[in-house]
Amino acid sequence: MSLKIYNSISSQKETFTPLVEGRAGMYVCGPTVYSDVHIGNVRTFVSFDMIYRYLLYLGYKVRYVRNITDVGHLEGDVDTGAEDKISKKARLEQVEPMEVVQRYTLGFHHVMRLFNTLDPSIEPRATGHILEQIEMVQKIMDKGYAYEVDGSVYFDTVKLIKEADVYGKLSGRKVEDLLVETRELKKQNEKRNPADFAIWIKAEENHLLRWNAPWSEGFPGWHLECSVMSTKYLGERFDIHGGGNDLKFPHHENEIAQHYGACGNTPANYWLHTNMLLMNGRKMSKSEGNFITPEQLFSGESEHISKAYSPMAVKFFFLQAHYGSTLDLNDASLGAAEKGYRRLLEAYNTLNQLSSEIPRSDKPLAIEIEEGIKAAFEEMDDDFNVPKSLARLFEMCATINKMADGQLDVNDAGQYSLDIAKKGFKNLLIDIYGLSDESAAGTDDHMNQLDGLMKLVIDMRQQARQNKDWPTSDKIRDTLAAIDIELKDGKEGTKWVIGK
RNA sequence: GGUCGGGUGGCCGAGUGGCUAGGCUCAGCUCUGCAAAAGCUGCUACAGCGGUUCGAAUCCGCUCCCGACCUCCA
Repeated sequence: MSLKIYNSISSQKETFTPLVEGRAGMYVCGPTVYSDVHIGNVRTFVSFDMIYRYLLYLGYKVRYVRNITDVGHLEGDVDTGAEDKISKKARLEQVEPMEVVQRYTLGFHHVMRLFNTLDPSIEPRATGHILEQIEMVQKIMDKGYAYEVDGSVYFDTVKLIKEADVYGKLSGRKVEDLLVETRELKKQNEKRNPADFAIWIKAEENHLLRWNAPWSEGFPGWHLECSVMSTKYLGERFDIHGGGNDLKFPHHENEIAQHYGACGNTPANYWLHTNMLLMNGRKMSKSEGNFITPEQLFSGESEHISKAYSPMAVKFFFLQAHYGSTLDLNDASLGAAEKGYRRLLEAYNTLNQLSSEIPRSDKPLAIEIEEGIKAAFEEMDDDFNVPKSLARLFEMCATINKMADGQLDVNDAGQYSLDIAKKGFKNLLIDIYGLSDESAAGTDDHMNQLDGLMKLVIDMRQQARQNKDWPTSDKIRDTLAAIDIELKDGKEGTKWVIGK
């Protein structure tokens, strides 16, 4: 079976065929670092992290580029005096724009690390590529797809629409509508047509971020940095371009336009878009109070949740829905995900304890295990369907627990299928989904010491239980529970696990 | 208003023509000093109304509702 990807530009699942065999280039629109990272934003990057990891698992040599936008992203309406987001924040807080950039870039990285995502191969910044952006503007002008008005340069969308059938494809926009748009032209408007957009903007007197360019002292338009950096690091044509659904228009559509204007072709073969994270069925909105930050999720300090959730529980919650679907974040669902995640993780740990005296079995149990794992991987090939893949693993949890309980005979499974299961769980859970066992945090030395200590405590409790000294045995259990160590009595003795 | 995507059991969430998704919750049972854990069993849904079909959650039409985008947004 081969990997199939839902391509936004064709609205169809397509077999993934990289431009260069064995290699994959992926560009994902990163955050604009003007404030703390949005939890919805995190979902998008967790999704692409999973996609990156799966491509790596499949053996592709992947170059994963995710940018940091630190200039050019405007707030408000360009025509009526918009302000750069970074600039505005810097002005409000009376700091250097680069201080704003530094603070929120570090914050973003910190949250990404908590969610156990891999770093991209390259994480370029817009301000580090001003020269290239100026060059691209020039290139677009040379090809006749842009015009200058009083120091600002605009992309001639109308010309592109007339000459090439590339604009509007991604967002499903009808170009006729764009051409006849009757939006009122506001004062100061320099564009020939409302569909045109700025690629170089002349800086006003008080604008903090500015660079010298042939047209004016100014700054690049939003959209441009992605075109420049994707082209620079992945080439004029590359495999995958990703981002949030809300970037389809105008951001990605304009990227395609610029890229065509400069290079004469469209940039990416496959466009992937993640869907929005909702909260309590509605769009997250700061102004409406329908909002929660990653920190609040981890601390539990929010009116929207009843308790704290660990980063992995939240990540698991994300993974239970397909990246292309909207997902509703709420307290009950987070709680359900947390429990499910723990159960899965415990089954994984249980699995790793299992072994068989039979090297290889051909009994139904062995076949069931081998096919279950195979199915879990096949779901991944179907447009990274993690929810279905997880469902296959959950189905195996019961089998694992029964083997551990002696209700099923491990020798009917045989070592070979057990090894396949162990490897499969490890590959999926740890390598591909990017989950980590938070209870296993700490150094190996500490874990060994803790483990020895727990063996002693469990042994003492066992003694008390044999003596029917219930107060003592319950005190041990309850005291441990109070510090989040749970004891689980089973047929094979008592196990312990850290967690609430 | 325009464009696109959705409405699935108590909750979340997969699923595009026939076969049990899965998780959580809940109930009963087994195990157990009690509890938890673990296991077993049960809970059969697809917004509404028409239509196509031997057969539809899945295709078509209409209605209602929700979300996203429409140059701030992952």
